[in-house]
Amino acid sequence: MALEHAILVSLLEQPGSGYELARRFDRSIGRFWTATHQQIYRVLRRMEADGWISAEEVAQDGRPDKKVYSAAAPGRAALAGWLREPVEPETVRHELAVKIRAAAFDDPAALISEVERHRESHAALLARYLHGEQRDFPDPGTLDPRQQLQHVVLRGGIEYERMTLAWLDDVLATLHRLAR
Amino acid sequence: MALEHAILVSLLEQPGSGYELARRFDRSIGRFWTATHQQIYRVLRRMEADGWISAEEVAQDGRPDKKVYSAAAPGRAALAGWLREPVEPETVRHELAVKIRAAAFDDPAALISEVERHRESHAALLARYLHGEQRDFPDPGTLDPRQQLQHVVLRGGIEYERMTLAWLDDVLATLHRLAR
DNA sequence: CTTGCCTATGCAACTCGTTGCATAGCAGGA
DNA sequence: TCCTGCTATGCAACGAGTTGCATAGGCAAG
Repeated sequence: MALEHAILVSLLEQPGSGYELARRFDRSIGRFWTATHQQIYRVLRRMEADGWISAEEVAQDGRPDKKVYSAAAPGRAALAGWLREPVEPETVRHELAVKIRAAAFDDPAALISEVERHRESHAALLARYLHGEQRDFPDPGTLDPRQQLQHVVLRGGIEYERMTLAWLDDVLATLHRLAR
Repeated sequence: MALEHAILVSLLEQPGSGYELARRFDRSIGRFWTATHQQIYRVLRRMEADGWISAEEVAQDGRPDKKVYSAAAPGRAALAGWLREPVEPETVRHELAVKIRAAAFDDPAALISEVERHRESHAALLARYLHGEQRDFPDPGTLDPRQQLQHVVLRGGIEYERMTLAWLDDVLATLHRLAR
């Protein structure tokens, strides 16, 4: 399980409450690791019990109190240990690929609008990534190690979206050919 | 949930037993949808109860009997309905990306061998895909619709592996730079 | 002033997915 | 001969992940 580790990384980059973490998972981190607020709260409680993170109650005015978590030494140690473990192969779940093969037993044209929706959302995401790259890494020559690592992960996202767009165009061309 | 649909597609392409399906999921289909034999048997029983598939006992000599399943009309209808539903956004779980960001809080060099292992397995997979493409689609001009759709999914896998290899090289270059 | 949304946390119930184990006959190699 | 491994299915238990709902104050728009 790596949700704990993803949370640790996020807390090391910046301490925060469960709610804030949930929003980070919706945004940046969520592009390579998703989690709902339920999962996050549950795991935070477990990690606090295990001493991986420490919490501080913060009163806010006009809002409910929040518990701000930070990574503690045992958490850092656990993360370092995990880094050295061999990784499990990523389990891919590509629903669209299943649908494309399913289209052979139905009307391929029925998939076209679906694929176009995907294409649009990937194009929007690519634009967001490129914008974020311009904003956060305008001068790639002067980055500290943490930023260099964040940047290389972002480049992965960018290349993934570019490749996906090209592939979806290929898929659309195939579907249009079959629809004729 | 799409495991049911992935199984339906597989059974439409070729009827088979739970065990055979499990092996298909280990091989071709498993690259975009994974499942263990336990999941498969459980879902098969449910789908049979729902009338989506029908089973036939087949005696074999020298081996245990097997139940060969085929997709039934209600299953095909369910698949067609699913095809027309808007897709849920794919939930990505990219453990290596988490590790790369985690490396900022530990020794980046500790990740190098891990990334190299990944690189090798992606290179091997790409080789397998390319070999499969040569074998199954030697003449792309003369394919029936089903093969065209299988081929476009395979092309997606090939492009994904190529992009991933290039990105992992980028990651390795970054890690080596930081290790100095 | 009411409706709906945002912050912030949580319970309960459920489904999905994994792991370990069991059975049971047959084939092949050390 | 014993051990390993393959075919074929399944139970039991657990852990991961989702969904629906609840609370509770504040803010902004209609």
